Amino acid sequence: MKIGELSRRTGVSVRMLRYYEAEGLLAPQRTDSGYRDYGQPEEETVRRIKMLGAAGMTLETIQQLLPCVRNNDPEFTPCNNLRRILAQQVSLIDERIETLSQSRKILAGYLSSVN
Amino acid sequence: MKIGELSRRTGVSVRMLRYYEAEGLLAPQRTDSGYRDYGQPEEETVRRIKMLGAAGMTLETIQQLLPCVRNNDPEFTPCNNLRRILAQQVSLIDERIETLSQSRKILAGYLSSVN
DNA sequence: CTTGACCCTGACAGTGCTGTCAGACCCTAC
DNA sequence: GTAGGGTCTGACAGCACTGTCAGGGTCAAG
Repeated sequence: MKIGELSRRTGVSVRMLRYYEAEGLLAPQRTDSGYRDYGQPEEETVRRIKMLGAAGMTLETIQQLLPCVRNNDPEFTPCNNLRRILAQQVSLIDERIETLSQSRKILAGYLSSVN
Repeated sequence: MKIGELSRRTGVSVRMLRYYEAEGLLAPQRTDSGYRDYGQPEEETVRRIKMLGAAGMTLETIQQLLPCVRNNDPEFTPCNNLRRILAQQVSLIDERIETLSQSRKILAGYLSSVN
């Protein structure tokens, strides 16, 4: 399918689909006239990218993870890092939550002092 | 005092002190030769900016808040918005925390599925 | 009067996307 | 064969800072 259709099906903008490719997350075939030609696997990849992105991951991080998630066997050889990266992301999120909670406390303090 | 000293005393980089000014948060006097000349009030303002910034607020938001915090009477007339802005910021933070928690859940799910 | 530390302005870079526009080609249908 | 819609690449813009560099004044001390 062409880029417009994939965009419609996944809800990811055409712009971002091209960006994914530029960042090495996607490598669709090309038609003779140079149009990007996506298949089912690509569509699934896009959906996975969406999920991981929704989890707050950077495209760069997602790229590291993709080869692991792409097939359904997470134990696949090149994925020794999978657990490590995921765990790292979780603690990164924990850090951010901690910072925000701190901020919240400060603001709430201001707020109550204004009565 | 000159900008270098203020920077040393507050821990805010010279670059950022100039940026604060460009954004209208600070308006130091100038010496005849054009040097910025900060006084005690400015130093305190910078400390307040730091605090609010640490609470995750945008400089733009801080600017709205500054005239209220500048003096010690939070009930001062032009500050009807103070409570509103603060409350707004708090709920904004709550939103962000919520999103992150969601992300955390997704990632933790992945993580446990890898066993 | 020169040196060295400090200050000035203006501008470019980088982050991590995301939109938008320009100029040009492709394709289908009428 | 031409109109309309889709696609291509490349580039600029914006967010909210933050660092750094260039080119050029200022000032106090020796």
